Amino acid sequence: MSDMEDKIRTPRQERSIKTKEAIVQAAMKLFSDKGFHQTNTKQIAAAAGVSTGSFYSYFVDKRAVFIEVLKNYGADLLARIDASMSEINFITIDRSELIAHLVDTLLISHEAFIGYHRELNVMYHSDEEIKQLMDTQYEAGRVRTLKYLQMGQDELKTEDVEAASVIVFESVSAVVDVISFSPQRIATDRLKSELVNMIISYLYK
Amino acid sequence: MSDMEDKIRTPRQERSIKTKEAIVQAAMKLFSDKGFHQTNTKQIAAAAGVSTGSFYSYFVDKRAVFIEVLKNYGADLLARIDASMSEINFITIDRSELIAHLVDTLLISHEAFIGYHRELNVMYHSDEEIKQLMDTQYEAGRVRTLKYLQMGQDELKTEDVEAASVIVFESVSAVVDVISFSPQRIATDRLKSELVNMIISYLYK
Amino acid sequence: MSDMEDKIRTPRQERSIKTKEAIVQAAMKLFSDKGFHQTNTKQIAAAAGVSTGSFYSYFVDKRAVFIEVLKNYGADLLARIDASMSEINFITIDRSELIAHLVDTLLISHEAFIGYHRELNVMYHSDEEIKQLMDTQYEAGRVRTLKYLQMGQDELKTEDVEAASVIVFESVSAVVDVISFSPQRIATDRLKSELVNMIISYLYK
Amino acid sequence: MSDMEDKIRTPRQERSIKTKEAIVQAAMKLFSDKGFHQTNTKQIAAAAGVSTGSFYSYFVDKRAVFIEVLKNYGADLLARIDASMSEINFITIDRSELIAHLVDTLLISHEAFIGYHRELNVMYHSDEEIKQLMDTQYEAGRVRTLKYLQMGQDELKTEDVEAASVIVFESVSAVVDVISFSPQRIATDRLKSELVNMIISYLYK
DNA sequence: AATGAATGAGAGTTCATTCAT
DNA sequence: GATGAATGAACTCTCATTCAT
Repeated sequence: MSDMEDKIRTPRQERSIKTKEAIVQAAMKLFSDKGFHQTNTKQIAAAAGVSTGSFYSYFVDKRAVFIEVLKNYGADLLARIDASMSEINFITIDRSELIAHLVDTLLISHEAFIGYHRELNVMYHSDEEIKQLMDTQYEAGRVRTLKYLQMGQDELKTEDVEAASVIVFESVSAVVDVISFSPQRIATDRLKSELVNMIISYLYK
Repeated sequence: MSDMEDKIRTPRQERSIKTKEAIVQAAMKLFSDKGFHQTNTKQIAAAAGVSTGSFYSYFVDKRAVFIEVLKNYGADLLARIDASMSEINFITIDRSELIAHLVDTLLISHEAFIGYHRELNVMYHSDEEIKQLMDTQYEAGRVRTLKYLQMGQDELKTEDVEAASVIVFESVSAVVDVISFSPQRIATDRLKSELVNMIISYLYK
Repeated sequence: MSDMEDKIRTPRQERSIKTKEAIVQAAMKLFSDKGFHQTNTKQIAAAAGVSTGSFYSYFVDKRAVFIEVLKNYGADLLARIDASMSEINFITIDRSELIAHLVDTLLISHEAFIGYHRELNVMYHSDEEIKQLMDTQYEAGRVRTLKYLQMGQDELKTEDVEAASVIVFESVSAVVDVISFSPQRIATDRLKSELVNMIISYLYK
Repeated sequence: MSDMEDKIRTPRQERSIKTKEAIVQAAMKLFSDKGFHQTNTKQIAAAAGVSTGSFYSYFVDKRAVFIEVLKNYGADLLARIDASMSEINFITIDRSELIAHLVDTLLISHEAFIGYHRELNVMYHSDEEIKQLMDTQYEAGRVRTLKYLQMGQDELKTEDVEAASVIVFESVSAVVDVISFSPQRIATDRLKSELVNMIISYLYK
């Protein structure tokens, strides 16, 4: 611990906490806009309104902010899903509404992090720590998704719920990606509607 | 045009064509193994058995090889799908087999390019030319997918076939990604089986 | 003077004196362990239990502590030699014992400052003030050495005592260095014994 | 090997060999004038008349040039000693002349590398590879010194020749250091003369 | 045409020193 | 007086690209 504190500041003062937060926010925005490799530490520092030196007081290196941002994002996503779930009245809601609700939740998350996602696959394969962090987060997301789906009144058709949760989670994520990124020739509503149809006909009855 | 020919050689001689091909192949392998940013021109040249100088006789810059590789890959993917389609006897095949066949086709393509895909999203958003090229290729893929699906004997349930083709194409791609990349806790067969189920219940009857 | 007191505190209060002493001690240890360039001010301050800000209340810069440490070390070395000399009964001691005693004295000093010595040559040549300080200290050491030697009952052979004191001082220092630093293949006793022989056959009879 | 050649150029062309040599020469001069830590790679490159990029084509890092310089210096020193020995007619030379000759040889070497020596102790203790290289070179020097001394017609007094060679080598080196570096208050001739006296009275008869 | 040595802008990172609290 | 957060010049090292041979 003393070894780490020699180099990296653990914020205690309020000013310090604000600075760290500013760096994370700036990094999140820049990574999102331009990607990890296209963003340099000087830019992050400048965007956060601090010096390069300060940047390195709070993070060992650029990769460390990336991980921090990733954790923030993961926590945020789960929180959104949880909030979304708690809003629902599971007695009265019908299954289309339920799925549409899930899609909307993920869509909002995506919109908040447009472009950040791009880096994930690249980093995922070139960094063991990031890989593990993402696997953990993915798993958490998948499990939530599963629980979410099971909350509908209807029985699930499939016998392999575990595989099903992967399929649904991936499909929703992929379509949400398309909606978020591409300058659509096809309207969002049409895509969302078909996606909901697909999931419902797959899962229920 | 003479301006361009001053710098970049348009290969006409056989040896020249072979050299260019060697560079593209080497680049494809390296991009696939390590990613675009992690591969440098010296490595590409060395892997292709030419000098860095020669590399720049055939390509204006590193980005240019990436585009060439991308075109190759796109053409290759379409060729595979076409080959796959022509293998099928559409009279006798049933719809599960049809979808399973599609998934297998895409899976083989993915396996051939593991890791190369990772870069696509990043490059997509940071380069307009690449974006357009990819959009074109995506569109071609989607249209083939659509035709493919329509070749089953059954009627499609949906009325919005265009949107449907996007949904199906994305879902299949995403699940194929998971199968290709992740050290699976869930067996490939289970995922494939559920994916096929989902698409069939969505599309037909 | 008021100009200087504005920035650098001349400790008068007891606590203040203790703080300054703590910084010097911490610096001495760190310089000794890792060298001047490998030690940073944050580490010195931390080791002394003060903030970096306080460090700069007591010393204009890093170089200033080095000088202070150097002075401490010089004074300490002379004190040791003096103590060593006063222990001796010059009537009864024989010349081998005398020289062996000198070597032991310097050896103990060296051991106390292993590694600190390393920096001296480097700093010596890159800083005029340090150079002069060290020259003064060297001269003091040489003069003590000379007096020391002359205290034996025998006459010195040489007519150039001044040059002789340099030769002896340097030889002893160099061999003491070897003994202190190198993971010896040759036992300390053998080296010490030969060193004493050399000096005796050179100086006396 | 291919791993290394990917990054570090092994000079084959004449131009390349010249460049590497220029870098080594420039580094030797700068290290000698200002010390290792006070010299930066940009300065070395500039002094060698090349770009920083070229510097890093020939050496992995600054430390690598230091090692190269060290090897050059060691080889050079041995060559000088060998040349010096072969000049001597061991039948007619007397022992003072022999020792004086040795001192002169080392003195010339030192003068060629004024200041470079300063760094050796620092580097010695902070880098295992350099430590071992220097130990090897030291050993070679000591063995030559020993042989050199044994070439006089007289018998050596001491029975521990191995320890003796260390003592003599160190004493000569230390005094040669003083002569080379310090702005002498005591004339070189006087120091040399006393040094020769000391060694002779120690070794012979 | 081909080679590979050379270039240099730019990236990541460190640390002596200052200054707001 | 003390604190430790902030600064930014300086340093090491990389790599896409050019150019002499």
